[in-house]
Amino acid sequence: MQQYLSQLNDAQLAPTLQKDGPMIVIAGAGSGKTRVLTFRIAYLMSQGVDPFNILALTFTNKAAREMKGRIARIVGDSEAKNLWMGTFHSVFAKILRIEGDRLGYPSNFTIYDTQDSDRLISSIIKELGLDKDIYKYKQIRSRISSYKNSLITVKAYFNNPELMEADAAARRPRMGDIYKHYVERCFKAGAMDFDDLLLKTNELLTRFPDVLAKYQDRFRYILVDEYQDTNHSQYLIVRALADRFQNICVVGDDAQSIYAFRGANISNILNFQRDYDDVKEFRLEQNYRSTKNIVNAANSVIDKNQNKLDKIVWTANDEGAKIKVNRLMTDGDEGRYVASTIFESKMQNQLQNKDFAVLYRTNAQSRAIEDALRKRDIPYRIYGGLSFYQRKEIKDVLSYLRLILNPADEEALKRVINFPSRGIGQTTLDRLIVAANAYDIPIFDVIKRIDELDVKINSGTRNKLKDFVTMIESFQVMNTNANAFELSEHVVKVTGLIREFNKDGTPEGIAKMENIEELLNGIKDFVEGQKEVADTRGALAEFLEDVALATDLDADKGDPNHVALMTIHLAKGLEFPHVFIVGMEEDLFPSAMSMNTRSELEEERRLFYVALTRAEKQAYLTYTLSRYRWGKLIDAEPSRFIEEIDEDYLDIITPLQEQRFNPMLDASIFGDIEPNKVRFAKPKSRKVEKKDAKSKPENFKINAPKKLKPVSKTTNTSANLFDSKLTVGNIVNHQRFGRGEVMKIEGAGGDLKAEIRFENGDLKKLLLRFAKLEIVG
DNA sequence: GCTTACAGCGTTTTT
DNA sequence: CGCTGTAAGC
Repeated sequence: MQQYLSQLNDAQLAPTLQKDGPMIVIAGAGSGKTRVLTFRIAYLMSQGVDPFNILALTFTNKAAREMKGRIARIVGDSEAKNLWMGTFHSVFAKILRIEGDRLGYPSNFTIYDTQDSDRLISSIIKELGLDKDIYKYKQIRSRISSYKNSLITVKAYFNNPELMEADAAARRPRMGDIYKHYVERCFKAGAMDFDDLLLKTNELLTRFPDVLAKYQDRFRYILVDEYQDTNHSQYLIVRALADRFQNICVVGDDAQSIYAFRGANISNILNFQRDYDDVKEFRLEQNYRSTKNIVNAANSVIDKNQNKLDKIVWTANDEGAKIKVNRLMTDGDEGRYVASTIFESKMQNQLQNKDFAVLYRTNAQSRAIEDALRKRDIPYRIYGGLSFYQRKEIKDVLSYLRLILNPADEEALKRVINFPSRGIGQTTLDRLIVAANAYDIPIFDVIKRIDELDVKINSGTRNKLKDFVTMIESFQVMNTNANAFELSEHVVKVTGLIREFNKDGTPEGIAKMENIEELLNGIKDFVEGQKEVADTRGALAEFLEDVALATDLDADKGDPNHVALMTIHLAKGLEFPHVFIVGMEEDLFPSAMSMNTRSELEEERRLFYVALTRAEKQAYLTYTLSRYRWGKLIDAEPSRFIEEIDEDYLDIITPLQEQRFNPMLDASIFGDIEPNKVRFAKPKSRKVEKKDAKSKPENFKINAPKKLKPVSKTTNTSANLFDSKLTVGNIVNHQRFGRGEVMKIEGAGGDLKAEIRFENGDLKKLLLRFAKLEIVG
């Protein structure tokens, strides 16, 4: 242990060796807080603390895994295994599986994801006959979420006139009714949403003193990472559990609090001292990650915030290069700038792809970057966005699996009862829902008991319904002796999902097939990994839980040497030698939605602080003059955050657009700009009138190439210009569909698609990677 | 009850 | 632009 501790500096050593009592570590960016947490846990264990008695709550499962791995290297695998470590959601989901029956939940309850919640809420709005334009399901969901995170139950809601008035004032007087129905329906379905995992844990600990005592006794040492991002519900759980032994260690950085939008309460960290007696406070202020330039630049930005703890982050590292600031014409140029800079920097400085990250405010920005990197053959990976498990075909498979474990799961049932189609339509489903509500039983039970209940459904449909139930029940039988992989493979075949996606040669269908295959492989890996566990039947349940709480950061697939693309939120806690922060524009970053109040703007600023401090050696900031949003070109102006950086740390490059990124010379830009769209865009839809003068010469420029190259009628000419000999107008022969004419070509590289009108009239999109096409004319 | 066409809408950020 | 939900036609 001693040799490990010698790796720490004095500031890090102090909290590491602080064994008992409440303590807070204020850790600046890059100051080695993960290291402190890791060593502190190892130290506790070396002092005789049983790992079973240590609970460490992290922000992502990946962080937990990595930390566990590092601890294992110090104290050994078998000991580290026994630590309770994970996100709030995953740790308390496990506890709820054990104790949830006290609250009336089955141990195999489903975890509803956001999409499930949305669908249920939409369904309830419809059933209540409310206007969906006033009751927007997304807004409703976020209201419900914030109630739950503040521990406002349905009962509490109806006891609180202020809340009801607020909702009534927002023209949503039935908000409480929707909330009530939503909660009841989730409960009946044996389902918890993300917020329930915390809310129900609180309920459990409050209502059952013996359960509270049990877990207080178990978790004698509690550590919470990223404490600044805990919400009220999480805060209460920690307080309750730590109450007996008071061995609570929280680590965080108020300057990096970026999750207020999902209920995180920055005052949890600001007020920690008030919550416990004799709190020991530690500060980690030396940054080991970044150059002086980056640290100082970040400091100069965060200095503009009023609401913060005093803290001086400094570094002994080199001065380093200044932050490069670059202006580009469009988001397409921005992507190309990023790609070519990475390309050149790799050459000049002997760097690898994985030394680079591109960070952005919104997921939608990834596309332009992605296109540019692909054209340059630079391997990249997009983190976040639509995660693998949220894709339609994957959710379909998962829904069957969910239904096997928990037939009451209403959202899973609605999803697959008629997919692949088996003649059970909307009308039938609506009647089933009405009956399920009337009899207060799950839809699955309505179908099972359909002959004894009063439901208006004809006998043909009844049989189809019964067949469906019989099929699911046969899967349930199989689940008692087959492993999760065998079962899933069987389900995919028997339900006809494979056939459904395989029936045509469309690129979508093929991609879906591949995804399902990948899912099955994932399940197989999971089962293999569980071989040592005696009871493999549990594998399916565990797999589904992992999936429900997985973040996209988790999957480490493919070539690890890639450029990382992700939102700034997702980048928290990570570091890269070279970081591009793109889209540094007003209304985008800071977001237009976050400029109404000081606190919102301060959160955006903290987000920028997080982004900057991800960089070790070099940071790049880019902004554009115009950018595609909603398919239209919108004028943009530079973000105020650029000006907020002390200019001593900046290297402001105003690129010579005429030379390097002149649209007239760069043929590949045609497809991106779409001259017609710009010229005929409705004036009303343009962003105010500002800078109308500027946009005119732009129109000029992009009109010019149109004359030179009148071919560019297709939406993405770049693809066929560079990547394929197939062009629009070609007559091709497909072995299955016969002769057809190429109408359109889109995508690039492996995703290159052709839209082909076949002689039978069918218009199909085919992935050229797979389609066997013969050019005949 | 199913398939197709198109209207309308949206983008903050995520466990 | 791309997705979702609804309307129309079979």
